[in-house]
Amino acid sequence: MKLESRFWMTVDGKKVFGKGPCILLKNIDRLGSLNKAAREMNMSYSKAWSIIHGAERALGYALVETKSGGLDGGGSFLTVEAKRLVRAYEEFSKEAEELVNKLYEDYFKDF
Amino acid sequence: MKLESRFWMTVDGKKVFGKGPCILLKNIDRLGSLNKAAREMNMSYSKAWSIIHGAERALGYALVETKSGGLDGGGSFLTVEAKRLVRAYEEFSKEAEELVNKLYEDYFKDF
DNA sequence: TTTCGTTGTTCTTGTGTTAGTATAACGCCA
DNA sequence: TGGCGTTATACTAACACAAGAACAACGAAA
Repeated sequence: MKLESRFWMTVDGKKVFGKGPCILLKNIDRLGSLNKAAREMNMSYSKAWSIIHGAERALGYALVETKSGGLDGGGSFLTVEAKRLVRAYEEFSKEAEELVNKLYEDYFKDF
Repeated sequence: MKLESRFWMTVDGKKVFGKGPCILLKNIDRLGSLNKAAREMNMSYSKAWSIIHGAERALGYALVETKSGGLDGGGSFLTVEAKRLVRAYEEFSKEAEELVNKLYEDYFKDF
């Protein structure tokens, strides 16, 4: 029996940012392309696109800069705000998970 | 911008118990009836039933005792194991939420 | 000017989940 | 015995969500 946890940010009840968008952003950063990131994650392009732009609308600022055209077709790149957000969320959720897992051990050690 | 968190227990990846089943069990305990609890939560009886029995199957022990027939039609009542589980989960998740919210303030105070 | 792989956008299709319905069994009481 | 409000279970309809297709725009290079 194992604990799993999830953390996400909301603005008046609406989901704004969480694990899924965070992973997607990291993959976009690594691959330089929303298309490639979506394919690697077995996610449709349109789904990936709507995740990113839904988060942008909710947050009120851009997470990716895009470029279309050119030899390589273009690509997507994280804004500095997105990089900061990803870093903060990752560090936070890592530590939160550890904390919560310790607490779980305390409360459920004799279950 | 507010943090929301969710915690649930799993057995080899499968969800076993979490917030939803916990609330449902509390309502069953309070109302003495799965039917009444489901109606109060705007949930179909069949959905409520499958939540409870799915959790029982995954956990390997009974969470509710049921009685059908009689003047009042019967009802559902929590087993001692269910009461213990609900209490542990509630205390755990309350403290976990507080901890995680404090941590969130630290990491996101200047966002 | 053509080719290419992106982004951006809309629409249709399929799938999985949930609600809702139907039906039987139960047991106390009038 | 008949009525009632439960539990228990199966089946069907409706809805939400995701996949995927389709198509235009873009811009660098051949």
